[in-house]
Amino acid sequence: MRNDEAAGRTPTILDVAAFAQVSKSTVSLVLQGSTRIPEATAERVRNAAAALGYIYNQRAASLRRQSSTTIGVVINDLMNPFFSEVLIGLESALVEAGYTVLMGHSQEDPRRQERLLQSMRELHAGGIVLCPAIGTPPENLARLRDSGTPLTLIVRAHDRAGHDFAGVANAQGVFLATQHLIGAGHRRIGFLGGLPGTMQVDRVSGYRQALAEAGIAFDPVLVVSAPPHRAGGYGALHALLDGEGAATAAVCYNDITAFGALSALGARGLRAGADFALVGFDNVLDAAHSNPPLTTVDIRPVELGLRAAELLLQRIAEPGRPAQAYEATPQLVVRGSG
Amino acid sequence: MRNDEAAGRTPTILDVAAFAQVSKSTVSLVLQGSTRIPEATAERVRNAAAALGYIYNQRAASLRRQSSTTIGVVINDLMNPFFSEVLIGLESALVEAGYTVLMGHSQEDPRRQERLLQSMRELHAGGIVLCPAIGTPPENLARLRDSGTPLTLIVRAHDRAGHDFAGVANAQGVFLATQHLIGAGHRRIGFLGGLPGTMQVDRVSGYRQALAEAGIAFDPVLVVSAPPHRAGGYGALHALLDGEGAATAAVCYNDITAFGALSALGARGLRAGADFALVGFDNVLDAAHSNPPLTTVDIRPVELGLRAAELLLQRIAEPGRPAQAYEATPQLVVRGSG
DNA sequence: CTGAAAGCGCTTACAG
DNA sequence: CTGAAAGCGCTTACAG
Repeated sequence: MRNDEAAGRTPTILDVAAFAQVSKSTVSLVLQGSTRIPEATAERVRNAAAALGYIYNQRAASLRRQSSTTIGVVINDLMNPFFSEVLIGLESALVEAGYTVLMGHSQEDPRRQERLLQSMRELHAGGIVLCPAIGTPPENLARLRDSGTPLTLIVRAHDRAGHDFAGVANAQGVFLATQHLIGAGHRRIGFLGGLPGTMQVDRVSGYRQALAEAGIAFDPVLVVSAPPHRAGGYGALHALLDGEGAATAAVCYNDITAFGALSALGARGLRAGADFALVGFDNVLDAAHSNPPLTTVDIRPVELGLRAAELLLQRIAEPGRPAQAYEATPQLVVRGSG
Repeated sequence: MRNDEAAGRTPTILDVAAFAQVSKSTVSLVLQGSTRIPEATAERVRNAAAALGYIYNQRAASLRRQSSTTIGVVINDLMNPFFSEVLIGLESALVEAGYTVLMGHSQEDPRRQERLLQSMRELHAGGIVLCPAIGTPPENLARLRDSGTPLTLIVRAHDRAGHDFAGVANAQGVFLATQHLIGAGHRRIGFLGGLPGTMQVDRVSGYRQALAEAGIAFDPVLVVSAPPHRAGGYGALHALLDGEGAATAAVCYNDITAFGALSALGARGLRAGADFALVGFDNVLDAAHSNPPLTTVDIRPVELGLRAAELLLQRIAEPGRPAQAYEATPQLVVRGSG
C-alpha cells in the first residue's frame, strides 16, 4: 500500500489516474493527445495532472518507446564567436523541432571529445552534430556513424564522403577576399593566421588562386601561420610587418584573427582601411562594430547551424538516404577595414 | 526465443550476460565496478561487452536508480561573449563532475525559457542553472526551486534570498571603473548602455557613488541607456558626444557596449585612450585584443561559471543546506582605452 | 471507449 | 560469489 500523496514523491501517471478515476492507459493516451478519448474524460485527466503538479517523464517514455527527444552537439571552440553563432542556430532549430540539446565542448581535444560522444550515446541522443576536434581519427567518425547514431559533421570536412556535412566553400571565400584587395590596387598581400594541416590549406589555396589569376607571384614570406584566435592574429600581424614582405594588405584566416590584427595595427599607430587593408572571414556579429568595422567574407554562421540541424533531422527521418551537404556560399561584405 | 545477434539490435546487458555466460546481475555489477565480482569473471564480462559493442544505457539506469547524470543550463544571451565564457566554465566543471549538460538558449524570452525549463524537468535533469530572462516572474523561480529540482541562479539576482546564486558585485565594479577615470583627471564622465529596470540600476549606483565621493555632481544627461550589445554601445557613444554633456570619458555597462563605443569613436576619428577614455565591464577574452585594448573591470566570467557549477553540485549533494552565494570580486584591468 | 498485462534496459535487495 | 525476481514510469497491442 503506497501513499504517495503523503510522501514528497513526484506524481506519476498512476497518481493522475487515481485522481481522475481512470486507468493509467487512459492517462497516457490523453497526455499523448490521442483523439480516442472523449473530451470530457481528457479534460478530467488534464485537470488531475495540473492539480497534482504532474511532470511527464520523458526518460521513461523514451525508454519504452525506444525513441529520443535529445540531440547531442559537440563544439570544438566556444571561445570563437563563430562557433557560438553556429550553436545558436543549431539550438534554435533543434528546439523548434521538439528536441533538447545535449551540449559538449571538446576544447579541441580529441580525447575529451570521445568522452563527450560516449556520454551522449549512453544517454541515447537521437542524433549528434559534431565539429571534429583537430586530430580526430577519421575512422572514429565512420564508426560513430555506422553505429547507427545519426551524425552530421560541421565546418571541418574530415572525410567528407559518406557524412552529412554543413560547411563553407573555404577557397572560394578567400578567393573573393583576395580579389577584393587586388581590385583595390594591392600587390603585396599577406595571409594571416591558421595552422598548417587544418582548413588553412583550403583557404590559402583560394588566396593563391586569386593571386595567380591576377598574375601576382606567390611569396611564401607573406603567409604567416598562427593559432586561430585573437592573440594569434595580433602576433601574426606584427610578424608580417616586421618581416621582409612589404605587405600593404592581408586577408585573415578568420574574423578573430582579424580582430587581433586590428589591435596590432592600432598598437603600431596604423589605421586599417587607411594605412593597411585587412579583410576577415566568417562575418561574426562583432565584425560590424569593430574598430574600424571589418571588411569580411560572410558565411552566415547562424544559418550554417540551422542547416546542419535540418540535415540531421532529415537523416533521423530517413536513415537510409544518401549523404547530403550544405555549403555556405561566401559573400564579401565591404566595411571600413579594407 | 529472441535472436538478437542476428537482428541489428543494439546489445543489452542480457546479450553481454549470454556471451560471457553469467547472469545479467553479474554484468550489471561489473559495469558498476563492484568488487564483489572476482577479477576473472569481471574480465570476461568486460571482454564480452567490448566484443559486442555494448553501450551502457544511462537512461534505463537512471530511471531505475531514480538518479540523473544530466544538468540543465539555460542562458539568456549567447550573442554576448560574457555568457559564452560563463557557459564554458559551467560545462567544464559539470563534465568534470560526471554530468552531461542540457543546454538551452532563452534569447531573453521568458516564454521560451519556460519551455526549456519544462523540457529539462521532463528529462529529469539532476539540477538546473539559470540566468533568468528579463521579465521572468520571481514566483516561477521559487516554484521551480520548491518543486525539488536543485537550482542555482547566475548573474541576475532576481530574488536573491533563498536561491543559490553566483554573480557579481556590480556597484563595486563600476565604482572602481569610475574612480579610475576620476583619478585620471576626468570630471565629465558618462555612463553608457544598459536598460532601466535591469542590472543597470546597480551599476549606475556604483558610478554615482564614485562621483559623490569625489564631490562631482551627478548629471543625468551623462547616462545614456541602450540595449546591452555592440550596436547599443555604438549608438550610445554617438548620443553622448552629440549631447550637451561635454563628456571626456565614459564607463560602459559591459564590454560589448564598450566595443560598440570603441567602434563609434573610431568612426568619429577619435582614439580611445588619447581623445576619450573608455572603460568596460566583464573582461571578456576579446577585451585584451580590441583596438585599442580595453581597460575594463575583470569579473572572471569563466570562473563565475565554475563557481555556479560548484554551488549546484553542493546543493545536489546536500539538498537541505541554506542558500549560498558566490560574488565575483571585481578588479580593474588597465589597458589602452582609458 | 477503457482496462489488464507485458515490456523498454537497467538495479538491487534477497536467496542460495 | 551468482542468480531469480521485482520494479523505475512509461507505451502499446489486445480484450472486452
